[in-house]
Amino acid sequence: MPRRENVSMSVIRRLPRYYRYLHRLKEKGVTRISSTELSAKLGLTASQIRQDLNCFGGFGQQGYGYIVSQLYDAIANILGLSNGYPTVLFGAGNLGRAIATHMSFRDEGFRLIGIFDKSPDRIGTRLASLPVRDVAEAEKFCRTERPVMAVFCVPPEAAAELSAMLYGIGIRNFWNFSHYSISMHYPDAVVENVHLNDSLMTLCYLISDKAASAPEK
Amino acid sequence: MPRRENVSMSVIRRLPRYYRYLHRLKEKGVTRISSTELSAKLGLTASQIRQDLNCFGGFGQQGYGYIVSQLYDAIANILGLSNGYPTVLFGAGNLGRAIATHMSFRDEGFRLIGIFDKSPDRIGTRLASLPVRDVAEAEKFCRTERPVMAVFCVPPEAAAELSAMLYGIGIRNFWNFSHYSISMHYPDAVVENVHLNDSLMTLCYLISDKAASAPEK
DNA sequence: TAGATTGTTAATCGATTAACAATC
DNA sequence: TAGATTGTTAATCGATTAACAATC
Repeated sequence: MPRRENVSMSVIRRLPRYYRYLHRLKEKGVTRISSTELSAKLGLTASQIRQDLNCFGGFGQQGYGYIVSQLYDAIANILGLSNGYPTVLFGAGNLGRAIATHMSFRDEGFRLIGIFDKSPDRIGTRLASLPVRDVAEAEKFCRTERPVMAVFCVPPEAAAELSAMLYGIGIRNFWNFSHYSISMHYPDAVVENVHLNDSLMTLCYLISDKAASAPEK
Repeated sequence: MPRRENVSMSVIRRLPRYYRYLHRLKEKGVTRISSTELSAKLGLTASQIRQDLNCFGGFGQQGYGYIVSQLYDAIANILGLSNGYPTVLFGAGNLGRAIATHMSFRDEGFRLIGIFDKSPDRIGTRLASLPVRDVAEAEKFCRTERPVMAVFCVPPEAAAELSAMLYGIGIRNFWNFSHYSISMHYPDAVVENVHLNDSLMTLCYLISDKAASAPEK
């Protein structure tokens, strides 16, 4: 994998889309695809796709295009999906349960090894083939099991406490569903935020705006 | 609300963050804030914040700053949060349940009026003070209740079917957690996608990339 | 009035698109 | 060889940052 110097977030966020689409193509038995075909299917420009891929190396063949399975594997490799980073999840409420069961962490580069909650009702139950543990045991567990990433499906106050503890024992990567701003407090942490409320408000804006700009009828 | 012509998505996606932070300030009893203070707290530049807000009008006062409650209300108004758009949700699995219970749709511009699932185990149960209905009744329900937005917490095949049906009866707005590409099939639909798998893969890239660029030790 | 901070214009930076030479 | 399509450079477009005049 040559090149790859400060690739922009815009490019990185498109990689999973390429990856998903190539997966479908593979399933359909398509072996070869050109940037033009890809662009039509994904609603991007061919130029952009070639530009994006060339951040990481030349995966195509002039006059021919890209070999689907080869490009698919290359992107999996770029994303690091075979790493299986050991992961702990905090919060076994509705969202935590959805994340734990819905996500096949394994296919996306992670391996769920521990789930924690503070509620006695939940502690001891099983979820995604794992026991839900008392969050009080989390520090001890993490010191021995050494997870690399933590998922936060907890309220902001809990996220504040937990990130302090986890940062303290060396965890630097977070998938954050809470509204606590981890990156603000730990600038060297790698944080991927998912703010569902923000997403919903954005949609509300778009709907309201459309209604405002198309007033008649 | 003056101005507002083709405001960019980058600006729109920052509005909920401003809104959330202003909410916290209000709670803390802060009445006044300058763009410089705001920028420090949010990790943006003061310039950007002023630029963003001025897409919608002049909410500040020279030499003074912004009145917290006034700006808060203005943003709520810009986002259209008081619209209470009637909304239906499809899929009462783990994710659907999380969305239905976790989200206070009301605070974010929507009003959940119907939940649908195809599984007999789930039909008839209650969720977020609503009965889970048979998806077979969805069309009839929507024809009479006229929801404005639909949430998809279903697999892609179901999303394909449902979007055809819903588009057919006039629904044009979607909060899409599935990997079915609504906008590709219905270009005039307003779609907010949430792709959790993509988010996770992006995080995997960032972790792998960090590891690669800081090799020693 | 003096100090502060906005609103807004101009400069910079980065990302996307277009074009085309290289080459399979 | 001719046709096709990449890799890559150059041109355009848009978003962010800087600067400063307006004004509270």
